[in-house]
Amino acid sequence: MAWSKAHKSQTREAIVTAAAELFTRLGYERVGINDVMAAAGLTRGAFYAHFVSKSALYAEAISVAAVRAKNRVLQGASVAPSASDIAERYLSRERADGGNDCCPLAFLATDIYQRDEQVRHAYAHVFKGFVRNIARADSRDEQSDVALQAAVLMVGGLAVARALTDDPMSDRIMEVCKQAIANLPDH
Amino acid sequence: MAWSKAHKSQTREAIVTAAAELFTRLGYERVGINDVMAAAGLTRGAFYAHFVSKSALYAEAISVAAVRAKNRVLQGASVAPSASDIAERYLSRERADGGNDCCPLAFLATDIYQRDEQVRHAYAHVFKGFVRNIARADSRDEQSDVALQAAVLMVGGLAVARALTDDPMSDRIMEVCKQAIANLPDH
DNA sequence: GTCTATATGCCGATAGAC
DNA sequence: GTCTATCGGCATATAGAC
Repeated sequence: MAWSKAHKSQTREAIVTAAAELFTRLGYERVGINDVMAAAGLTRGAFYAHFVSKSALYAEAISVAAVRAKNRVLQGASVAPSASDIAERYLSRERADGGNDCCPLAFLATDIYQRDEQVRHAYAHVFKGFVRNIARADSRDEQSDVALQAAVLMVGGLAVARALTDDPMSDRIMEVCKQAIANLPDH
Repeated sequence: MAWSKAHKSQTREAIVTAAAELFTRLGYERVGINDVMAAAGLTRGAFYAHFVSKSALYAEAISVAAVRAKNRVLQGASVAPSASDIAERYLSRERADGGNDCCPLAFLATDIYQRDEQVRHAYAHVFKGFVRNIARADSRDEQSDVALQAAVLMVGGLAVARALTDDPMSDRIMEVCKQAIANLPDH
């Protein structure tokens, strides 16, 4: 039935969306299947009608979280933002403290190594898309070293700033990372 | 008794050393008290004679792991290494894959936000020491923006390189981060 | 497809013998 | 101080009613 199929895919989407927010904000191990399903308005038992394992959900959630984070960063930005424009929006206190649509690249970085190949592949795919967007923002080659350096300064800067979130140095880190990106060659 | 005191502090040190290696390599949640005690040649029950909680051990382990990682990075380096010399040793495939004495700054970064104040404070303290050492290596002011940028490029670069460890881009990331550090102002 | 109930196992932390 | 045994809780995953 068409109706039933639509309903199932809608439910599935609600689960992934809830997972994207929870995993990114709290990390893989601190979020149970119960938490995800409750956030989606369901109970534990229904989970395995949609996903074969928690890990499979994680891989999908990383991709969805990345799309949501990208939309949030670019929301209200100029039509053709530069890499520095992106950094200005990406490296912000609001993002470091972690609202609902946070960047999985920065918030899950050190967790990925511990996961299975599917999850690591999803993370790598998202990272490459991030680098590509930065390269395009400055009309660079997609393999540009500078875009890669800017990506590390954004992801690393946000990750460290979040870890030091209750310390005055946290804001300074984000500021000097923006400067470093602005000072990269060919500007 | 002196003998008993010496024995206790020796045992305690063995626990912290084992914890430093295990936590840094596998993360906080993937390591149980059982694992730490077994690695130290003891059993679960003895743990609480030395520490009030797993979290308290974690805070101490982060500091010890940092000292061990520092010794490992500087081992065989020149007497007065520059920041670029440090980066050259810090950003290496061997380190990204994670031997026994890995850098807790890079490997635990995204986990710290989830922990209690004691743990976050230990991480912040280690990070500040790292920045100070980089600043001194290039005879800079300890509050130098450049030292902070170099620190983020090292920690962020290694963290991302490890996450992408089975991808060809992983090595490139470490190389371009070394270049970015070498190209920072005032060289 | 979703529910409740449960199998199975690991965790941090504690109690008490030695 | 270290051991064995255990408490209480929560995890992933599964079974079966509806």
